[in-house]
Amino acid sequence: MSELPFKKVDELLGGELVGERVRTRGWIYRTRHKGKMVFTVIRDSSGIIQATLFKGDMESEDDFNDAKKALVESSVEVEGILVEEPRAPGGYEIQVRRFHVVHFAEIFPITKDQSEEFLMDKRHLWVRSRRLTAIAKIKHSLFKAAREWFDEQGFYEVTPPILTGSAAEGGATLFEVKYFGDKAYLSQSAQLYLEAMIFSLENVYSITPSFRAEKSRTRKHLTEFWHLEAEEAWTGLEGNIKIQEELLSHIAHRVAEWNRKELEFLGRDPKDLLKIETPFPRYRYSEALDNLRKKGVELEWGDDFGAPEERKLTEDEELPIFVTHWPTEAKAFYMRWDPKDTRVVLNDDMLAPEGYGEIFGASERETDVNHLIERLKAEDANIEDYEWYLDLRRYGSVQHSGFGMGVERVVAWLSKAEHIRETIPFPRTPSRIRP
RNA sequence: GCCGUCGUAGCUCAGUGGCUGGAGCGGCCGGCUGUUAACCGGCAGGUCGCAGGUUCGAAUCCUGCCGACGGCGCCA
Repeated sequence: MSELPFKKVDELLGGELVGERVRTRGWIYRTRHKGKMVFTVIRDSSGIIQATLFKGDMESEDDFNDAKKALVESSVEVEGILVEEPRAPGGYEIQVRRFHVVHFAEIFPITKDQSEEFLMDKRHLWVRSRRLTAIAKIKHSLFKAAREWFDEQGFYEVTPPILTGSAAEGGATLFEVKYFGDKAYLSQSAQLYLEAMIFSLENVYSITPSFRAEKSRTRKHLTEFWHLEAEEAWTGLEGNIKIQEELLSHIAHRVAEWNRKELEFLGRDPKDLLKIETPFPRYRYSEALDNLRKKGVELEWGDDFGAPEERKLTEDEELPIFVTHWPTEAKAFYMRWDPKDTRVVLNDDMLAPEGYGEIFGASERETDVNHLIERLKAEDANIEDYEWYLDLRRYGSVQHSGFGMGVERVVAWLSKAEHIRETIPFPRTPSRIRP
């Protein structure tokens, strides 16, 4: 092998190096041989390119024999002339002169036909697939775009704890862990801690894993998911809604811009994402009930929406929608009562288009310590566990609001994924903790 | 927590009471200078999920268990 610098596959596919001797490295994605020729498709993090070997053109016969023997997923370095070749996938190929097998792979277990169960058992290998790779790149862009947007808006990224001493919302869905002689829980939400941080930094956000011990078997649930949460001082429901829609619109536009190739591979038209412009449609909960009634779905005031109702509400929408002002009894204790109508709280859920479900949950927070105590008592909560939180309303309480975004659900929508587990490399579900 | 489906070769499946349990893919050997999930010839590969029962005889019927998948509810 020469000392030529290694080029990434996408640089080769750019076409500027046609006619030159080039060198690249990666893993064998496909291979087949035909007499004195070998066709291999090389995969690296940037894409795939065909490398074609004619025995007579090779500078080493051993290289040719190695290429013939090397199975799918062997790691290789190849060197040859880059040519334009309409018969090759992608339109370019390397006519190989030298072929070095870094490691001869054993028989790769993942072949043409696979069941969901088998792919989950081999997840550590399946993450190499083009589909999961494309989705992983979109997730990366989501984080990058979100941080970019928050930074422009003057938010501080903070680091709330994952191990917590008591339940934040609904004790039944907490994972319990041993904590020396005591018990601790894996965080379900950073919200209460973010609320504490606004009194110094005013506008804060965090990106953390959240854990829910719910035995939910659906295409939009994980027991461990990534949670993007923000909390804003001096902000009411209206300001909070604007932050949510602008953030999501920014993310959608950036993904359309940065991940054109991946979106097309996944069957998502980038134009769908460029259309995500603010403001998003808003419906009060009671209006949403009326809309459902027009579509033939009868719900009682106070009922929560199930998956079929969410689908009905979003089926004619190109944009995500907000449903605001939900019945108090359906929602958490920290949500502020609407002063104009105490049957409802100042909150919103944002529903993604195409039935991807609830992607944001948000509210203005209750600022009055006595109201909070009243609501906690109504839920039979242990007030002592919340004393620290109640303190936040005793020392300079101010109007504030915040939201949580389910990162994987947004990625699922952006990527047109079939199932949320495609959006996280090692999904945790009630029946899956390994690999 | 509830409803449903499925466990047979490394993978995807056929076989549903009777002779030695099959195919395709993948692998190995051989052939082939333009393959695209190549093709042609040959070879190897099995605890029929586990346990018990019915029967002259069970992959096949029954019971229990285990595992997985799909959906509902709950949520982001």
